[in-house]
Amino acid sequence: MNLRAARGTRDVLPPEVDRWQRVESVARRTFALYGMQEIRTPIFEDSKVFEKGTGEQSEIVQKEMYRFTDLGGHDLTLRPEGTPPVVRAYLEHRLAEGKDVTKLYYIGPMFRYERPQKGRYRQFHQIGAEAFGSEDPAVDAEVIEMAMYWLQELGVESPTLYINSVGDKDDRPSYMEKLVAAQREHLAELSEDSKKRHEINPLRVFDSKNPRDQAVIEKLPTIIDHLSGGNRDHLDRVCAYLSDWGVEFQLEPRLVRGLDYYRRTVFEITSSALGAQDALLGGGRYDGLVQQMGGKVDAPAVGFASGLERIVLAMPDELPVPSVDCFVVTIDESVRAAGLDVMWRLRHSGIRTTADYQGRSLKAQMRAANRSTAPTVVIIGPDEVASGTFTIKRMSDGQQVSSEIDSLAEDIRTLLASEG
RNA sequence: GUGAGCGUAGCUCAAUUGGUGGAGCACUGGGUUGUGGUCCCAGCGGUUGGGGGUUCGAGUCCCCUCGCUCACCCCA
Repeated sequence: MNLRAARGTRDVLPPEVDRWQRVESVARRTFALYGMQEIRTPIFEDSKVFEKGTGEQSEIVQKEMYRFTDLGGHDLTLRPEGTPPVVRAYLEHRLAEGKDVTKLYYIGPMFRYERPQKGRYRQFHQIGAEAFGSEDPAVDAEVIEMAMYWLQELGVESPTLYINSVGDKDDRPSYMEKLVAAQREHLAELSEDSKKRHEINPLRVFDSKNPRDQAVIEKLPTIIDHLSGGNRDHLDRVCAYLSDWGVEFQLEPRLVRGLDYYRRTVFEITSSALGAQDALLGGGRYDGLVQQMGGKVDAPAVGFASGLERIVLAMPDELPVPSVDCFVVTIDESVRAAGLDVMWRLRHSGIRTTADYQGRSLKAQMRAANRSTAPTVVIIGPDEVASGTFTIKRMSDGQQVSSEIDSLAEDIRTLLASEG
């Protein structure tokens, strides 16, 4: 086998693709209930979009981007995440005008150069949602509740929702001083990775899975205990709304997110069905990002992104559904044209129809019909063509009925409907 | 980027201490007239991921390389 899908990419083949389509269609239907509209942004952007948006110091921009120069000398990047492009489009097209909140969602591939792993690919797919223009905790809660409702509609098994607040300019600087000081006391006990985190982004020490670090992490001050009055109140109200709406969650003081732009509310939904990459969905509030990306005034915003590969992994198995309703078989070459005519008629009557095109024996065609899982077969031979009456066979029980050419579609529908 | 495990037919897996690479499933044809699934018979199918080395002889041992998987890391 010579040609293969590139490392970290994969093909989604027919049995599985049904699940993907379901995730997407349920998302569209659910998000619409919250007044969300779809936005489609380009797969690649000027690299500055991510340098300014994701953050020049972030791991993603530093080492994970598919970044290239095109033939015209432009510095471009395959999008590693969805939020910066949406913010760019929000500003470029002045989507805020005339609106209180602007609610957008996106679906599509993202690209990060990482070592592939269970639930982690170099081309992966996200569904994300963003609400711009309000800092009302009701909007935070609404976005979170929408995500949970969506996963519930998909039947995702026991998702766990974690919530925290990472503060903002009012309380973050003073907290960071305390955190850095506390980390410095235990620096020798920290892993090499965490020492680096301590230098670059001290908050992310909380993310370490290293057992050695855990002991230190236990002793570090948490930001939730150092929130300003306003930010504490904001978090409490988010939680209160969620409780009102029956959403179960856990307050996780050590939850921090990898992206630097989060302010105040952060959240994550995990599934035990996943393994090490257990985050199905993550997000939070990112007040300040709009201005950082060039907005004349800031628009507060909150949103999330979810990993489709991971959601599909966490969904329960389903029985495959037939992809066609009817399979047309022809006895011999003399009735081939009649078979094609019947197929054309059925399709234009809304019956999903296919056939075996190799001119094989009747037995072989029936085998193909059986394999196709088509619930019905129309059998066409010289007798049928002469009389204009065709035989419909129901595969589940072998029952056969005769049908005139003009009532074929209807009779097939009747047979399908009467099937348990 | 770091570490570990694994690469044999389309799929799941066998192959004594190095000694002629097999099975099940799938696929194709047949089991007498124009009918699938179960059953029976037959058939197709592999440079054992690739390259080099050791050996009379390598799927098996050694080295390199590519890929897959899992974890670290990163994060959806």
